[in-house]
Amino acid sequence: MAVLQVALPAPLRHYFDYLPPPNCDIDRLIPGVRLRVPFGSGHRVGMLMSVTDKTELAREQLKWVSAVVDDEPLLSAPHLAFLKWAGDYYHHPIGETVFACLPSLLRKGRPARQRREIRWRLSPEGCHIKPDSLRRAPRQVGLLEFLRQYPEGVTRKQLSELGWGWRTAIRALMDRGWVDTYEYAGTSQGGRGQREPALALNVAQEQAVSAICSSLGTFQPFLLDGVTGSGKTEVYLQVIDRVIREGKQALVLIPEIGLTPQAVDRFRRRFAVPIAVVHSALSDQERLNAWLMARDGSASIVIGTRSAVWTPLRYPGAIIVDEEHDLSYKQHEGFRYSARDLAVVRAQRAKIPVLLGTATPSLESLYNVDLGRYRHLILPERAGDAASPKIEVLDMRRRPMHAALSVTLLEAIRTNLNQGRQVLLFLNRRGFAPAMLCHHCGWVAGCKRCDVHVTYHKERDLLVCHHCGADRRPETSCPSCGGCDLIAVGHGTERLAQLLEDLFPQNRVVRIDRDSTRRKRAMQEMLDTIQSGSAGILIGTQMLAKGHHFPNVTLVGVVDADSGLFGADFRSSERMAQLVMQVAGRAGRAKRPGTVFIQTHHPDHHLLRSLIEHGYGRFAREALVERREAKLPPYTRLTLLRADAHSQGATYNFLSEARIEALKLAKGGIDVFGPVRAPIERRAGRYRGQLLIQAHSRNLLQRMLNPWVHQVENLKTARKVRWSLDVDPQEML
DNA sequence: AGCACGCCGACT
DNA sequence: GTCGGCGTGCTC
Repeated sequence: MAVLQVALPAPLRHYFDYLPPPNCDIDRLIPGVRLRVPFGSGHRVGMLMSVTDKTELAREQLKWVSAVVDDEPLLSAPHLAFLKWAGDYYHHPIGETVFACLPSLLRKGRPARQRREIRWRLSPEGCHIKPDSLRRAPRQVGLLEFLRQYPEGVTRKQLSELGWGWRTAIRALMDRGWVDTYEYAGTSQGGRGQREPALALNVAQEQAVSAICSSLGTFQPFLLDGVTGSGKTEVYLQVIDRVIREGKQALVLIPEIGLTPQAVDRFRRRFAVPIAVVHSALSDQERLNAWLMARDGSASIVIGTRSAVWTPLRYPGAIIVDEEHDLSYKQHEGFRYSARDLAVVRAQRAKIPVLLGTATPSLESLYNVDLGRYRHLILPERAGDAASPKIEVLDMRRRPMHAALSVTLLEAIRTNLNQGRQVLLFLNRRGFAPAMLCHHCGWVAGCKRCDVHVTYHKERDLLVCHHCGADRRPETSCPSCGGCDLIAVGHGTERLAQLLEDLFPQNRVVRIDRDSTRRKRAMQEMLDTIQSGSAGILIGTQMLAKGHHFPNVTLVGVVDADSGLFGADFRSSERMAQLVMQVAGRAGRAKRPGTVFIQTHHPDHHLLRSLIEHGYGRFAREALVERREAKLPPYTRLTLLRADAHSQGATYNFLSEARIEALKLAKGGIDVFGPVRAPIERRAGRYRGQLLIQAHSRNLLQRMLNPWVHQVENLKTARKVRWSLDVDPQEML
């Protein structure tokens, strides 16, 4: 008698057993087919994981499967095994793990078939219509403007997101012949047009490409270590070229902000093969189409962000992870997986090479090089290309300051502007001022639901909490003493922009942060403004540090490096170093190497010194020594049990009980720390705390976590909190 | 996660 | 007298 073990989309860490439907051909019940099953009071779509003949339950407790959804397995046995491995490693419920891999249409039980979608686009005549000829039909004008932004057309979903009655307007435009519909061919954009040729490689690139290509067909991770401009992308492209020629597929992962159309265009211009691009703007059907093209092997290249690591591949050939150090590869809520780490595991299981590229390797990856697990491929900067910028530390102690800027930096800005060059200032703090306080009694405006100060945003005249998003009009008088002298303290990007506009009124200032780029095309417009040279000063947060290159920038200022040196997280110095190198990489070109000024109150900090005097490699070596002495990753493995609840007591009780269970299981080589309050204890009205498990080895940790998670989920106190396990946490906050 | 069942406040 | 608040418990 067959028992079917089914993974269901629920936060439950086990399979559910079902009986095959009556009169069912047992040969169809292959793991990887979806099943519709009765569950609780309703029905759900689940994934058949395995077929056995025993169950822990009494036979009469089992229900019958209502329907077998797929004729053929949706997922191959190796891919199912990979998902199972990932669920076990991250201790995430198996059903949610399996369903994380499926596009939403498949999760709902829809057939695994490609469908071409109808799209609306401007007809050739429509492209030349002047909006003023339609003055009496504002909606039609709006639609024309909207469609003009999307040469590949827009979907029904995009139109309905406009939020107004688009049907009438589009019908009118179609009647005039300015808009037509067509069947969008999915994400496949291969085939036509002139292809760009491969570039000539220098010696280091040549060696890298041949090392990687000679390991095709075997598992081998490579750390491709090269600064911006050293030609990493060309190495990727030539490896991919080889993979495609062998009839295999390449999976390319890029960080969240790196997935710009420009980045993908480079692939499209180079290869006449179908490319599946997985990004957040896809419609459900497009996402399914891309997924199927990858699974069936008809897409030779699959490009996407973090979640693309789950895409099934019929003919896996190589995996590339660009900017492997980037934090966006780790999911920070729910299923907390690391796409970079999973890419390595996938490559190992598929026996293919995996290429981790970066100018600033994570300490984890460098450690793996030391252990001999990864091969280190170094691309030196090319002779004759951009000389590396000069980095200088500006000691802010006892120096004359003008607001957030030292006079030295201000003078450098003035000089550069006078020479017609651009200046980039980096400040990782948006808003006008990070605090609003009472000059009379010292009261500080805080968030009502979080333990943090709120940030003053002058443009919107709002106090905004950057942790929960709550905002409110600023108080007009002090709620504590009634005084009327409330002052904005400190500097955010908004204030810095205003300051520089006042100091250099003849120069245009462009500010790029989450607030100024909220509007859909704002980011691109601002980047265009910068490239055109009409703005002299660029101010930005993290957003500006990645992906873009500004050849006319000859001066970069890191306004405040101290938060990176003394952050609450043990990784903050690593992040600071990566960021400094990234911002430095934004500037200069051949004849005009840039200068980078780093403002700090701790110019003698040894990690900062080694970074500036000897470069990232030396910094990383010293940081690794510190990690080893402090018994921190990568020398040990961490897992964080996070919990939050409406009351502090509930959080603490749960974590304390979890600690007792952990101590019962913790043998030598495992330490349990906590419970401790999260650095920002109250967030969005919930009290957060955590328990840290530190282990000398992954095997030790894994053996302890399995029974522990089981104990933890059965604690009565667990029902009063929201909890999650973070295996290999990247941020401790 | 959903979704039921289960006991206590403001309304047709 | 009911509708409904979300606390507790279960789903093969």
